[in-house]
Amino acid sequence: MPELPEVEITRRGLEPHLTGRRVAGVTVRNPNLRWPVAPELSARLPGRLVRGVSRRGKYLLVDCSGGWLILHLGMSGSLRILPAASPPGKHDHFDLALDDGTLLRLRDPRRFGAVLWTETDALRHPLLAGLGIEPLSPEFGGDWIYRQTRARTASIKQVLMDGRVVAGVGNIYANEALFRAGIRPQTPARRIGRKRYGILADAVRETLRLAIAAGGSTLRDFVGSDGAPGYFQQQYGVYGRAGLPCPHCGRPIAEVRQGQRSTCYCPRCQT
DNA sequence: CGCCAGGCCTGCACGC
DNA sequence: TGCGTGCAGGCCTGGC
Repeated sequence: MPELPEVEITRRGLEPHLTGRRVAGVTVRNPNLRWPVAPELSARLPGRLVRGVSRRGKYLLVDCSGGWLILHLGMSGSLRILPAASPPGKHDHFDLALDDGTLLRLRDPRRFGAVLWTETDALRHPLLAGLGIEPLSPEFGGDWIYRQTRARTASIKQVLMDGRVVAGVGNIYANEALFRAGIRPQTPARRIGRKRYGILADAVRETLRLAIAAGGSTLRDFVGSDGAPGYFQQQYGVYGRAGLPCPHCGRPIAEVRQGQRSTCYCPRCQT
């Protein structure tokens, strides 16, 4: 579930609880996530000062003074701050105990998420090194996407979802941004010009900004670090709305598949 | 029961 | 031959 807005909501919620604290302990209840949780975590983390929490794409980076805890929420993960000794549920696979007695807890029913540890620069980790531009950074704009897409035969939606090009945009927000921009998702990326890419870049930024402001999207299991759901799904224009009227023109929203993912769009407003 | 779901790495096939 | 590119499979559980 979690795309960039949900990860950013999580980051903002965690930061004040983690920054300046020391790690008191680590509990791994089920190490079988996307990659096995490294056993050395339990030895390497306790005692470290948490300096801050940042985000790269959909990855959360916890700066642990000489090492980085890299967290990914996969499809169904969520992170919460809880009181000491909170009883774990069935899918609560990982806890970080802090020196004030609180817990950072990962819940992830599908276990597509990840808990990684590195003692070199987190941004050089193999999983992060190849990530594309941050869509909320000042460098991201129409010109940038235009230059990136000249040799791409893939559709614009698949390019938006390609983390090596743009980091953090997943299926929901790719659908929504293309609707906002009035661009048909199947359009070959190389056939879109500079001007339309300017509109698309603005649409991506605005879609992400609005989603963050709404606390992200809660479709089934996402909650923020305080347990609160997001409400952006109430503002969806097309995602999950196949057959329902387009909010602009009233015509039915269409659904197709692209790269084994569902694409929703308005055949009239998106050309 | 089958199918679907917010991610994304890996391996393979293809064309230049 | 090598590289960029583009597919499909796989990892899991839960809900309809």
